[in-house]
Amino acid sequence: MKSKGKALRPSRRTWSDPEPEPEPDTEAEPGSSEQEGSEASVRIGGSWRGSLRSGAGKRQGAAGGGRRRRQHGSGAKERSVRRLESNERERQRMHKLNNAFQALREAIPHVKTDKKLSKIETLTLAKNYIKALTTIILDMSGACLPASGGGGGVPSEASAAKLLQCYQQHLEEEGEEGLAQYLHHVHSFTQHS
DNA sequence: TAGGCCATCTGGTCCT
DNA sequence: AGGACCAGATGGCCTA
Repeated sequence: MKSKGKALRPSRRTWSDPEPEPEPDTEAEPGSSEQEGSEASVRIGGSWRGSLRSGAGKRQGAAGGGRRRRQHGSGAKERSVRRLESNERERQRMHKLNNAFQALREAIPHVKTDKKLSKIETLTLAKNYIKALTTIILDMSGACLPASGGGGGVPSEASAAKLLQCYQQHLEEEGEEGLAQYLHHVHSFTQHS
C-alpha cells in the first residue's frame, strides 16, 4: 500500500501501479498487518480511535456505543485475511469512483490547463455545465415549443423528448452558439470562484 | 513550510 | 452473512 508506511513509498502509487498484497499470513491484528508498524498503526490499533469515533456521534445504530465490533467468530489470522480482502474491495471501489471522475472531466468542456481538474472542481464545473445546458434548452423551448398548459416554468416530462429534438436541431442550425454560451457561463463561474 | 489534494486503511452501518 | 457504502484518520506529494 502506498499509504501509511513511512518513506516506504518514495513516489505516489497509482491505479496502474499495483502493489502485491503483503502476506496475510501474520498473527498481527487488523490495522497493523498493513501498516508496517507505523505510528498510525499503533494508534489505530489502540483505543483512542474507537472512543473518538463514538464521541463524534457518527452513525450509531444497533452497534450501540460504537466500540462493539462485529464478531466473525474467527481468529486473528482470519480477521486479517478478511481485512485485506476488504481493503482490496475498497481500493477497487475507489478506483471505479476515480474512473467515473475522469470520465466526467472529459465530458465537461473546460479551459485547458496543464493541471487536471480536482474532484471538487470537476463536480462544480459539471453542475454549472448542466445548469448552462438547461438554460439553453429552456431558452430554445420558447421558440420551438407551443406554450404548455402549466404557464411557463419547468417543461413537463412529456415535452422532454421534443426539447431534446429541438435542441439537436438548434445545434445543427446554429453550430457553436450553444458552446459559446456555455463558455460564457464557465467564464463567469471562474470569475466568481 | 503551510495548505490543498489525494490514496489508502479502517471500522461502523446499511443493504441484499 | 458478506459486500457496499461511508466518513474519519493518516501520510505522501506538490505548489505557492
